[in-house]
Amino acid sequence: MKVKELSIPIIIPKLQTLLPRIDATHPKIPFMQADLAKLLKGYRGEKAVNYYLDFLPEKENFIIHSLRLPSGNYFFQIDFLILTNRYALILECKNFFGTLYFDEDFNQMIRTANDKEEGFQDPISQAKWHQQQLRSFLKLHNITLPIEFFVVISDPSTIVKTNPRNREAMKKVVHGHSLLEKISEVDSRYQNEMLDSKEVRKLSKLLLKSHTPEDIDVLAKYGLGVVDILTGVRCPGCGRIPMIRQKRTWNCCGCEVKEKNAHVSAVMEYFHLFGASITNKQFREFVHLESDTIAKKMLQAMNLPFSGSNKGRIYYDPMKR
DNA sequence: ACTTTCTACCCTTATAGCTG
DNA sequence: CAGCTATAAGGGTAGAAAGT
Repeated sequence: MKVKELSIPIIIPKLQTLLPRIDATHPKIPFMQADLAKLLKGYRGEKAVNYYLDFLPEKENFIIHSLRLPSGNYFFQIDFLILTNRYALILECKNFFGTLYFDEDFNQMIRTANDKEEGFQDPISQAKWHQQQLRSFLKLHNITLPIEFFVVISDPSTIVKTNPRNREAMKKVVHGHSLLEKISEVDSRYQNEMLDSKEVRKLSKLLLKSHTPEDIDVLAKYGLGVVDILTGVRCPGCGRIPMIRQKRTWNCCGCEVKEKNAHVSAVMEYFHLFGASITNKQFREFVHLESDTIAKKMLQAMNLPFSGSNKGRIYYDPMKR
């Protein structure tokens, strides 16, 4: 059972919102594009892994995607957590291409691709770290449950190599297509029921409640300020910014697209860029609208959650409430 | 042709955020 | 800290535009 479904990491739509709204010559653009490409690749990998998880028996497995839990003053994020009444299984998804070499002597992973060698933090020790943190989380809530983990390589063409002495890597690093087989191996190894079905459900609820989604300020991340952002409504047809409002519709100066409600997505974009709230004035500035009354009517028509009255009115992102 | 929706006004009220 | 000011909402109206 999917307790928390696969969903796109919020940073992806945020970057997709940000990129078209900064000057094409901005020096940060290549970094953002590279980050976006990496994130999309990662998400595709998780999708691929998610596909296999659909084949697990519905009733016995509670699957949680992208779980971010507190650990002291910090957080740790697990790509997939599979919860059963006998054990918990962490899946650490990796989307590397090329040839991967797991070096247990230095806790390092070396990737060779396009005649280039690159070192990365060893995903096994990363997964172990998550295992340890989850262990203390469970301990904190007086729950005893063994925790297993796999490092899942989603790209089937990625070659995994290791020293034959490195039995751990051979056991723990798996390709997506052999994941189910590996899971059933683990499953048969754990026979003792640690929790009854009610307790498993309770634990999954506890985990979901403790899940704290990361709220990334994309502007801060790339050292951008309000001045770097191109404001205005974006044309849903050609992407051109800004659209001009005349005769009760938003008109694009590039293509001939007319869209009455183009400001709605602009508000969502505003939330992505500047945080989850907007005022009448911020809205007017962002969509290039003079009239506060029209702005008021538009914002009211969107039925956004709000706080305050009169001058103190603040509208909120419905996704965050 | 008739109805609905939207814009551009109006005035009043509440209050956030200054200013001294 | 009180008093002031600018701002945004509430609520209304007329007329234009759009929808049927």
